[in-house]
Parts: sequence; structure tokens; C-alpha cells
Amino acid sequence: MGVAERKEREKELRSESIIDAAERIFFSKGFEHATMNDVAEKAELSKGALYLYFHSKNELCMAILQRSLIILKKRMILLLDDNNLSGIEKFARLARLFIAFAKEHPNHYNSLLSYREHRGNCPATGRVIKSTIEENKKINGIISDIIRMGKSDKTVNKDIDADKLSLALWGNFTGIMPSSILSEKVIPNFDPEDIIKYHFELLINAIKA
Amino acid sequence: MGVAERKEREKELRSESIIDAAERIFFSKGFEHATMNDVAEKAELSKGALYLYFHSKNELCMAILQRSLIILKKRMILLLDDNNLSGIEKFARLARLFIAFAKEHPNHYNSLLSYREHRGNCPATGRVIKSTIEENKKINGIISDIIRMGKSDKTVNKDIDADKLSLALWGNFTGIMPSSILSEKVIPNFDPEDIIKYHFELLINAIKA
DNA sequence: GTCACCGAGTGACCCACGGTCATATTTTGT
DNA sequence: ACAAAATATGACCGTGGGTCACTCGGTGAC
Repeated sequence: MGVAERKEREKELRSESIIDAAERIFFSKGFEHATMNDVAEKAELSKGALYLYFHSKNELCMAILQRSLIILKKRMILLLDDNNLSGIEKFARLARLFIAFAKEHPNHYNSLLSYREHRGNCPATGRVIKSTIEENKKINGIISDIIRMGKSDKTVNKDIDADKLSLALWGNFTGIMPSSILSEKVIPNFDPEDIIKYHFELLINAIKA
Repeated sequence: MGVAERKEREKELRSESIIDAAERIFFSKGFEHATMNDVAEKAELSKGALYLYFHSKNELCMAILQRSLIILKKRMILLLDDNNLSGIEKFARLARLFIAFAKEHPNHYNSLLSYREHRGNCPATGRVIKSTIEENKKINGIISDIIRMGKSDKTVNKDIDADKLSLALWGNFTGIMPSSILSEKVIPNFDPEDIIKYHFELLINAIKA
């Protein structure tokens, strides 16, 4: 009697295909100017059906954000598991990883930045919010692990607080890039990559053993 | 014939009083849930009149954001002009200044974080956008000046790039705090202050002469 | 003093859009 | 075969940003 299981699977698939549609619409028109009707049409469903899967436009957007975190996480896991690199080297590569992610997935990177905008309008108890937080937790965990790895192999100063530094880095990632948008008009030839790289250089100097 | 001048002044005053009203409404209800009718009522004007002064709800919000930058700038100028402190000491106090600003003006700090949300929907040529960018430029300038001051008085390593570090710091400020909102549920007893302070400590270690 | 003019201010109105719900359709269990 | 349950529909609603034809009072020319 696998009917319940099959239904579950199908529900999951529908949900994913709605997110697919939402990504296309939101990424091309922008969240503000995209409508739920647009999404419904792209998903080949009626508008009402969307609300069987997501509480609101904002929650749908959070689902996209969650995907972004997963993409990023996967890349980070590859880095974490690379046995040819010392801890401090992995740390250094985080800079490149962040930049590459933002360049290769500009829309997903963008979605990360509007977290605040959507979070407030989602029911805090919803499954989407919960699993998004879960992903974020994992990402912070991976950064911490990399730093701790550096402490183990003596390439990172043993007094460094892995958890705090991990959070600071995440702040940089979600802060420097957008602030660059504000600054792009201000500083001629401004290059956010450059800023991130420079900042990492300073930090590496500060934490190496 | 001071009529034109008087009218200009009055127009300026009206504009400011609209921003006053908008601050009260937006800060108490949140941008999303506040309506232009609310603002009009608080400003003792009709809704139509608001649009004589601001192109859109988003532009009105940018005007608030600009105020936030001005408040922050004033505090930074006081620090910059303090003759009792060395360059590196001023740099160190920036951490406290950021934290104090965010604590004492939580709503204004918040408004800074929604820059991206509003920017896209304002005419890029509007006076509000232009003067907001101007303020941001000044703030980055002040941070750079502080760092350069440190290089002059030999408390900061002469190889430090003041402009890049300035942008990195601004990114931290607008990144760590909001990321803390995401993380608050993740890390028990998470304290964003702590993260900022810790991050500054590392940087100070990295840049001191 | 009069009067045409100008621009600030008004608020009824438009309409796009998020969200709902009574109803229809399909699937399931017996 | 048929009822019950699950899934989907789309007309409809309310809200709220933004507009515009109009009012009104101060201004300055004569």
C-alpha cells in the first residue's frame, strides 16, 4: 500500500516545480513586480493551487532562498572535504568560493540578501522557515569546522574563536557585496571582489598560527 | 522680494515634516504594513500632496534612510575630530560607535538594511537618491580618513589600503547585524555585539603597525 | 482695489495584485 | 459503483499605491 508514499512524493514534486516556476518569474521580473498569477501560469496551475503549497508570496520566496543556501552549502562541503588543503588554505579559499557563488548564481545570491524582507511576513512556525534556518545552521557549522580544522593542523592560531569568526565571515558575505551596490557609484572602478579578497587577506594575517 | 526664498524654505519644511510623519508611521507599523494614507493623516495632508514631495513610497523611505546616514555621520565626525586619540584608537572605537548607533537608533539602523529593497523602485535620477549616495560617500570618506590618520601617526601599518578597508568595514556593519537576525535562533545566546567586537579585534591585530 | 494667474493641496477614483472560498474535478478506498 | 477525500479552479474581494480634474488662496501687475 504505497499510495500515501506516492502522494507524498508527488506533492514534493509539485512543490519543487512551483519553486522552479517562481525562480524563473522572480529572477526575471524581480520579486516586487512579479505576480502570483505569473507564477501560477508558469507552473501550469491556478493561483489558488499555489496557496495549497505555500502560505504566501513571501514564503515562496523563502523557499527560493533555501535553495540558494543549499547550492552554497554543497560547494562548501566540497571545500571542507578536500584532503589536500590545510585549514588555513581552506579558509583562504572561502573567499574565492563566496565570490564564485555570487558570480555564477547572481540571482540566488541576490535572493539571500532579501532574507529580512521576507522573513517578517512568513509564519515563524512554517516548515519553510524552519528548514531554511536549518540550512543556515549547517553553513555556519561548515565554516566553523574549517577554522577548527586549521587549529588542529596548527595552521590557525589556537586562540581563535571558530564560532564567532564564522559568524563574522557570514556577515561579510551578506554585507560587503550589497554595500558595494551602494558604493559602486561612489568609488570609480569599484570592485567588490577586490574588497572581499583584501578583507580575507587581512583576516588570514590575523588568525594564522 | 523674498517671496521665492520663503516659499523654498516652506517647501523644505513641509518635506521634512512629511519625513517626520513617515518615520513615525513606518517605524511603528513597519514599511510593508504602513500605508500612504497613514502617513498623509499623520502629516495632516492629503495623500495626493505627499506625491508633490516624493515620487513614491519607496522614495519616501529612502529619505528616511538618508537621515539615518546623517545621524551616523555626525557621530563619526565627532570621533574623527577627537584630538586625544591615535589613529588606531579611533579605528577601535568605530566598533563601539557602530554598536551604539544600532542600539540607540534601532529603527534608523533598520532602515539602512532595507536600502536594496527601496533603491530599485526609485528613479535613479531623483534628488533623494543622489543625496543619499552623497552621504554614504562621506561616511566611507571618514572611515578612510581615520585609517589614513593611523598611517600618519604610525599606529597603523603603512601598507594598509584605507579605501578598501573602509568598504570592508561598512560591509561588516550592514552585514553582521542582519545576519545575526538569521542566526539568533541558531546559536544559543548569540550576541551580535560580541561578533562585531571580536571581528574588530582581529582586524586591529592585522593592521596595527 | 481688482482680477487673472499660478501652484500647492484635495480626495474621489482607478486598477493591479495578494489572498480566499464555493464549487468542480479527480483519485481513493470499499 | 459510489461516496468520501484530496486536489484544483478561477471568479471574487479588499486593500492600498498612485493619479488627476478640480478647488482655493496668496501674489503681483495694473
